[in-house]
Amino acid sequence: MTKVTIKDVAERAGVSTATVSHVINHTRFVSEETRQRVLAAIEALNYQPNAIARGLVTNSTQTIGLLVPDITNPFFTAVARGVEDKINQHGYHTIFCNTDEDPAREDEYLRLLAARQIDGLIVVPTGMRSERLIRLAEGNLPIILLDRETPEVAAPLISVDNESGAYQATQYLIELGHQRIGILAGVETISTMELRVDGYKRALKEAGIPIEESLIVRADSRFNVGPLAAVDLPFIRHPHNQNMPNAFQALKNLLDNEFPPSAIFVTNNQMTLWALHALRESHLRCPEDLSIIGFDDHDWALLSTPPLTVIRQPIYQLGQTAADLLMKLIQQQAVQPPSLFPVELIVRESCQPPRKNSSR
Amino acid sequence: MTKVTIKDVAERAGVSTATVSHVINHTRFVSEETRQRVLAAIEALNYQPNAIARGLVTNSTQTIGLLVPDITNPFFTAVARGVEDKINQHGYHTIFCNTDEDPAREDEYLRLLAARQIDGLIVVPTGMRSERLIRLAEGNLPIILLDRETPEVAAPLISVDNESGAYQATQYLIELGHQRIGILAGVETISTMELRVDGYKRALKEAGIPIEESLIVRADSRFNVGPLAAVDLPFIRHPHNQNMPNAFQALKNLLDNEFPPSAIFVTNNQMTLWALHALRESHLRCPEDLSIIGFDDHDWALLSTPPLTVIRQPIYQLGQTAADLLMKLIQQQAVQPPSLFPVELIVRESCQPPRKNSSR
DNA sequence: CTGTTAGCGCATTCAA
DNA sequence: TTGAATGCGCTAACAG
Repeated sequence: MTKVTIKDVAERAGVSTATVSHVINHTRFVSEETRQRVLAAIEALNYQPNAIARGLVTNSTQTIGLLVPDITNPFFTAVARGVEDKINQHGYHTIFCNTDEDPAREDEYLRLLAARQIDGLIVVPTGMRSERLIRLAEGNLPIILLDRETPEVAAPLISVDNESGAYQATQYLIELGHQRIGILAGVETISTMELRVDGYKRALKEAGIPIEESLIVRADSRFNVGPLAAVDLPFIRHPHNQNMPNAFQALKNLLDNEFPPSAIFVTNNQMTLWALHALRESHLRCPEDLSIIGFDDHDWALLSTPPLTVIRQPIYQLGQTAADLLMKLIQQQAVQPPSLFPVELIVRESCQPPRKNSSR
Repeated sequence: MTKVTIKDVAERAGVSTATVSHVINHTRFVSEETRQRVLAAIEALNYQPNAIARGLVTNSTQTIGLLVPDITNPFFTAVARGVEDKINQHGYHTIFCNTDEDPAREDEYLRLLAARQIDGLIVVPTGMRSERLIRLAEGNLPIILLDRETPEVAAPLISVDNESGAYQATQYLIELGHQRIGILAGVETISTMELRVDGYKRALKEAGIPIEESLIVRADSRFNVGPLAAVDLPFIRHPHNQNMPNAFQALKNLLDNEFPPSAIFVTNNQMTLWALHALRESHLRCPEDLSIIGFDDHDWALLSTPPLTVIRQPIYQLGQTAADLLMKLIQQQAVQPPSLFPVELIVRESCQPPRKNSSR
């Protein structure tokens, strides 16, 4: 299959390459007669324009980069699907990259994507200051920050109202009568996680419940941490915090607390999975022994034991909106600074009022 | 940020662009002294080679295409992660596309990817004959078929031993004492699904159990079919079979059978989720009223009610192997025709012997 | 209404 | 040990 070029088409149609280019791109008027000749030649030779060559001259690749921590995490999967669906409607393509929350990987990917002349970038940053990302933004590469912020990068953020979601979750537990409420949080560099801690604290404060540091537990919030049950993904230690426990260990520690909580707010979907495992292994029951409310819903949350009460985020819509906004930036259209998406409390069966004899 | 090119570097270093190119690519000897000058210039100007321009002349883009039905299906997500991890080790990038099992979308993506001069393609085909895919393969584009076959495309297939997996699943149910065993299968154009039906039939035959067509139920096996519980994905009808019921309806129909089965083999993860929902809505219990065995494991399968007995596939490894093989094809290395990966029966709690009074 | 020409940024052949 | 020159396939002035 020897490549057929615009030149071949031009020769066969007896016109110049310029004319062929123009009928393809509808970029100047061509008489109907020659237009048909060109079209016939294209058809006959089965000509496909070379997008790379075009990109070199138009200085655009119709390609965007999508940087996420781990596509395997259902949250980022749905986001990716939203991005791809929307970006595809504009004839663009998406290159996806997994950073595993590793600044070094993030940096390397950014370098490669820039070399590839992507037209835009949607990134869930690791949260560590990235010189390269800052420079890229300053260099006017269209960028959308997704889910999280990152230092010194001036780009629109598409995210959910995390603080409010956490506040709602915590308040719900308080309304049920809980006084000792724990929180399973992620690493401090992830802005989303910090906002969720903030919301948690605000709810407690408003209810006049003292904030107890021993009930605020940190864990590695990533999806592929530790030996999972069902998927043979590789185990990857946290890049900039090797000692960060996974949610399984973290929750076990919390339950070993002298005065363990009667309820816990878990700040992402994967940690919720792990927490449920930890509970089961401790022969404790949910919600009888411990109420659990998770952040981020999941198809299987309805079928787990017990069905999970969660804060649901409009994930797919997040991805679509990010892509929409990015396209506008690319096309140099004016964009409104985006507002935060609302979240929703989905009450199922993993929370109930605390026992009277509170120390189990 | 005005682009700095190889020319700028050459000028600053006082050499020709050829020399700069050669120090970058280590493609001919350059004296240490000038090499250092060039390197210094690159550093000073913060020069990044333009991969598009390079691609135009080397006729390679270091990019592959990945076509899957729906990245949102955890099976394809893990595969995608495997592909990306491996492909990235070779400095390649992955463009991902969702076909939704739609031949038209598949065709359009293939066209665009070809125009983009991808160096290789990993595709989970819809199964409908694709003229374009056939021509691409004939045109010596390196292609790997993933999970499924497709007519007339001569390309290595990376897949699991589906027939054997289905056989094992069915045999397990038979050993438990089941005689009326149903199967929830997908559309007939998907080769994987047909192999699973084959394995199911073989197990029955060997056990001397007659095959009953009314127990073989077809459903739309896709992930984003119908209004899901947790994720706001759009509802998409089956492209070439608008009337195909989803697993929820299909299972309900099966349970309405005059002599319903005492056990059922569900042929993919998403249909298992739906089946569980259908059961719950019918106020039937698993495994007391109906034993269920699923194909493909899932992180949440362990936590569902009941914990699911499944056939587990090495998904991540599938993706990695496909990428490995594709790289070899791209590099024109010799490749062995791949063999099928074995699957594994994971016994949990969703199956038990049938009741004595078999008609509930 | 259409053709000629000059690059886009780079790798590479041929000379030196 | 290095440069000059050519062209990858295409678009976009500029001419006519």
